[in-house]
Formats: sequence, C-alpha cells, structure tokens
Amino acid sequence: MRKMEGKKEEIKKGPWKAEEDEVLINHVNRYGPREWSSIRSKGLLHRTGKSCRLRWVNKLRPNLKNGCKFSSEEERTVIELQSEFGNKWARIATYLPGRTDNDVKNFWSSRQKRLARILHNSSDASSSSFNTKSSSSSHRTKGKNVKPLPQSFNPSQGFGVVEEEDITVSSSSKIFPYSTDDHVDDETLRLPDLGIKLEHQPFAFGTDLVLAETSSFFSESQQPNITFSPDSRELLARLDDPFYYDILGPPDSSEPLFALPQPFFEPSPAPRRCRHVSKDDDVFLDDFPADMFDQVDPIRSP
DNA sequence: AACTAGGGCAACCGCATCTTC
DNA sequence: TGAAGATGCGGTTGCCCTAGT
Repeated sequence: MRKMEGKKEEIKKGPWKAEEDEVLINHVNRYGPREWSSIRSKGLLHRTGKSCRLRWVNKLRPNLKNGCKFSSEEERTVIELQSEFGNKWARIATYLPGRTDNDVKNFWSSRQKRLARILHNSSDASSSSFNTKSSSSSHRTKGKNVKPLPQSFNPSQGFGVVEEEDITVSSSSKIFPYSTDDHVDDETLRLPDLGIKLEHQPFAFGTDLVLAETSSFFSESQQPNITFSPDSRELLARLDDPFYYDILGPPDSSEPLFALPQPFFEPSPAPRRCRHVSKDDDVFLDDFPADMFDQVDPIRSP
C-alpha cells in the first residue's frame, strides 16, 4: 500500500500481450518461477505478482496442453477425483499432466452448466405433462412451451416435496416429478422421465443406482428401453453388495462421508442429505452428481 | 444476414495459508 | 510471536466464438 501513496502505480489488467509474455518467460528463465512481485518492483511489467504467476501457471508453463480438449480418460479422472476430493482443483490437476487447476475448474464448470441446463429443460418439460396423461407429446419440448413446475405436489399423485431432514426421496422429488405412467419420450432426457422410485436413496446416488431402482419399479409393460454402458453394468453389479448403500452413512449423520470408501459419484464432502426443495432450481442441483447422465446410453428411437 | 444462446476460456477478485522479518 | 508481504486456491466474471434460428 505504501507504493500507492506516491505516484499512482499503474497496474495493467486484461489480456496479455506477446511482449509481456516474453518478459515474463525471461524472468522465469533467469530466476525461476518465484519472486513474482519483483517483476513489477523491477519495472519489468506493470502487472501484479499474482497476475504474473497466474499467467505463467496457466499459459506459459512448459508442457501445458493448451487448446487441447479433455480426453475421455481425463474427464473420467476429473470426475472420479472430484468425487473424492471435492472442488480441490489444484489437487485434482496434479493428477492430470499438462492441465492446470483453472483448466479443471473450467471443465467442471462447463459440465455443471450443461447439466443444469439439461435438468432445467427436463424439469420444465415434465411440468407440462403434470397430471396430464394425454400430454405425453409435450415431453418433446426442449425447454419451450412449458409451464413452471408446481411448487408442491401431492405424493399420492406421484409427486411430492422433499422436506428438510427428509431423507426419503420418493418418486416424487422435484428432480423426478413424473408420474409412473408418463410416457417415456425418446427425445427428452431419459432419467427424469422414468418415474424413478428413489426410496431411501439420497440424491448422491448416481445414475446407475437410480436406474437399478427403476428397473424393478416399472411393471413389465412399463419397462422403458434402457441400455447400459459397460461401466454402468459394472456399477449395477455392485448393487449386489449389501454394504454398498452404507457408504453414504446414516441419513441424519452430520459427519462428512468422504473419508469412507467412495464410489466415484460422491461430489461433495458435505453431508449428503436431501434439502428442502426450493423454488430456485440451482439449489437442488448442488446436491446432484454432475455425472449422473454420463453412463446412460441413449435410448434408441423406435 | 441478424440475432441469440451456449460453450470455452482467460483473467480478476477475495480469502486462506505460508513465509519472512 | 505477531505483522506484513508473498503465494496459492477457488469462485466468479466477462469476452469471444460458434451453432442454431
């Protein structure tokens, strides 16, 4: 702050120029990746030390995979590690050579946004068929011409509200507000269309568990055409393990669960519990595994 | 061709932690 | 031992590009 007392120090912000990069690289070559603040104090650049460090770490460091999309292997790694560590991007990035914490963070953020949009559209679509058995064609919508989701449903009608401390998610949570006789449309997102029965299953469960529940929930005539990826099948096989559900801990446990052996879809160290369904869609998304749709193969159109 | 929504990405901000004096 | 500065990290913002309408 003392520096600010004299002439007003001009700190440059915004995109980096090639000349600035060159200066920064030269500095690192000479002194190593440290003493970032000295870059400004020496008058080499009018950037803060933080800015210099960030530029080096995210763009100029050798062996970075700049402009290269995440491979499926990297995606899987991120998903698994995120479920294990939570949003510890720097830590996760150490498992991904050539990737920075910013890369991982951006990747995850994009993914979350995509999921949120999908869920939102799906939720909207569902509301248009609420209590309207003949309205199955409205599932075809992709976020258009849909009514807002009712804030509360009658569980007896196949809908319901997840109350605070309520660990039972019936088929009627806001996430899956579908009546079992809703038509499963091939153009809409599969999962929420399935009328899923999710009793005693916190939101943290992944798609595969959900689908496993689903398969026993539908009558034979209602069985949707679901295909499973090899990974999904593997996970489904784990359902035979009687202790598998226990990894989530007791429903009212306030202890974090991440210390326990985890499958790869435990997204947050926060205790998994169903929260009150808010009007704000984003709230429930926080409790949702972002990779919930990843292992669902598309349903073939008839 | 113009407009819009969504995705990807770079960079900034605020806070936490570490290091140095 | 405490204060100040440096560094690290996660969240957020804003810009640009592209595809769809």
